[in-house]
Amino acid sequence: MATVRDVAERAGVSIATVSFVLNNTKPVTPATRDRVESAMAELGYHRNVLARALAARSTRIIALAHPRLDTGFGSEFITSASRAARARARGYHLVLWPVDNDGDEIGELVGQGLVDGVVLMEVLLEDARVDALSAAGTPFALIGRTADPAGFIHVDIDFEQSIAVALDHLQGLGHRPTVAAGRALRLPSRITAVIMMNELATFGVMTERVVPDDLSILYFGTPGLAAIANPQLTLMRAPAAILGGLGVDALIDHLETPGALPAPQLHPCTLEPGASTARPR
Amino acid sequence: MATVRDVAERAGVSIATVSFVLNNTKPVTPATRDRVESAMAELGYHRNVLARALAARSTRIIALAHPRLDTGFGSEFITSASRAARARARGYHLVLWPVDNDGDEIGELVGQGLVDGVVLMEVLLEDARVDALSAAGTPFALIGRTADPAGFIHVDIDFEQSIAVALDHLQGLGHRPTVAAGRALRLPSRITAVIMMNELATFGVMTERVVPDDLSILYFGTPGLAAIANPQLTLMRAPAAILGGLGVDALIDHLETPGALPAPQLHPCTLEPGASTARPR
DNA sequence: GGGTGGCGGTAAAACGGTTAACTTGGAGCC
DNA sequence: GGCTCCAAGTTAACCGTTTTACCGCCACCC
Repeated sequence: MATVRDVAERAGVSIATVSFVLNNTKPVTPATRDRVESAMAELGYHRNVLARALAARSTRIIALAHPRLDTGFGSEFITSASRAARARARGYHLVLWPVDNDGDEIGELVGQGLVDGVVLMEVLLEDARVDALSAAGTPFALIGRTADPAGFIHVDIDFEQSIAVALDHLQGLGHRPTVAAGRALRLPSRITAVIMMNELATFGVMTERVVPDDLSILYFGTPGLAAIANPQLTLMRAPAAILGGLGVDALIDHLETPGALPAPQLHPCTLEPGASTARPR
Repeated sequence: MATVRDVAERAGVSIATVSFVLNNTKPVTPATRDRVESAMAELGYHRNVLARALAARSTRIIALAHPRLDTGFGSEFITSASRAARARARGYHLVLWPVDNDGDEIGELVGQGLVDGVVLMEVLLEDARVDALSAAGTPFALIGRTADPAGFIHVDIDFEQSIAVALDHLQGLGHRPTVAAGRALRLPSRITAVIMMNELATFGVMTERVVPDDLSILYFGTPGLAAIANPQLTLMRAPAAILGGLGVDALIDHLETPGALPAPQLHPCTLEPGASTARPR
């Protein structure tokens, strides 16, 4: 495989010059640039990203770290996140990295110097992974929030607007707002509709009441459960790929201008009507 | 971040010695090894994989390259493939890399020296990606076969055994074997059961005949279509993750002992009964 | 006509490891 | 006691880039 040295020799310049045209990092006369570029073309030169990364202290690889057990992240996810962030155009590669929830594994990952930054999915209020990343000094962005997100780059669902849309939908059907049920074990029978945010609890409620005749359910989250439930759930879909894209985008911004702390971004869920919401009886 | 130099200094040895204990590549007295290891522990040393890869000409990363459009490969896939191949135990990392079917993108990928080898999914009879890999001199393994697979490391479905199982299933229901229908546009009405290997054609047949009353269908492939079809298709499931694991395994064997060409491995599909096969009328 | 200031280019030192070739000290043997 | 041999360590070159000094040259200006 051809190296800068080969290219330099063929073009009759020094290897530094080759590097300058490669990275557009210092002015070069059009004539010289031409000679270098044709030398590269003739030799089929590809720059060795390892050597580049080692010398420049940057791999231009961003890891999308997601919990091992979560199967919601596949190649489609990474593709759309990458597209949303225009990552390729900005010169970054995205890789999907399943990590355990304790901080160990992620600490190891970034300790090796393989990635420039990490986008952390499914962030918990108290999150060992966040601590590990902070300790390692690796740039990172959060999808979601810790208990105290100030000072961290993060993007999240716009709960306020999403709830408003959800309420609109239910009120449009004729339901009336009331005080939130919170952790109540048993749903009072006068309740005609609920907004659920937890898979298990949703299953529980569905075995207890007839949906949607007796109770309307509007489910907040990823489509996994919603699709297989019977009746199919009306869903406020969490915009996972979009949030991934926003996170990557913010992280890259931060990498390019180290001082900056991009402002948190909020993105609403989208309503996908199913068969679990209907007019109250 | 600590480097070998820091470790060497703290342990009072040369950096070469540190490298030897790191890689088990030359004998070291237990006492020295101890000193080095505790120095590493005290400094929280992680070896920089970039530098290692550059110097050793090996990244120990294997790319699982799959077609862009195929959504069947997600993080679950990579996890099970990795487990099947015991890749981690053997010191390799697997990454999922979506590439276009022309050879360009894959050529670029390997030209950069980022991966030690490639496992190519969904191989076609004539495959530009195979040509690109051969030309680049990168070690690779195929899941599937090209028209002439001799000389390539490859693993595939055990069609012979799978077909035998499929026939057994159908004959058990009372169907009788006959000459294969091949490319016939319209299925003779005396045919009571078919084995299908193509999504589109399967859809076609299902609109033409009543399944399974009038015609039994046994579908060979991935569960994508089979799951959503109505009635749910009886499926010979292609063991994608297992094949991935076998491919990775064979590739690693080859990487470790460059001369060797691991023998092709065949793995049968598994029968998953659905509602599309029944006794003939 | 002698500073001065760009500009286009080069030489060489990193980056953090691996590894071939060479040293050293002590045991084994006649 | 001198010779060989081996095992444990060290030195230094190298992997393929980036990047910081530095250098020579020419135009410009007073």
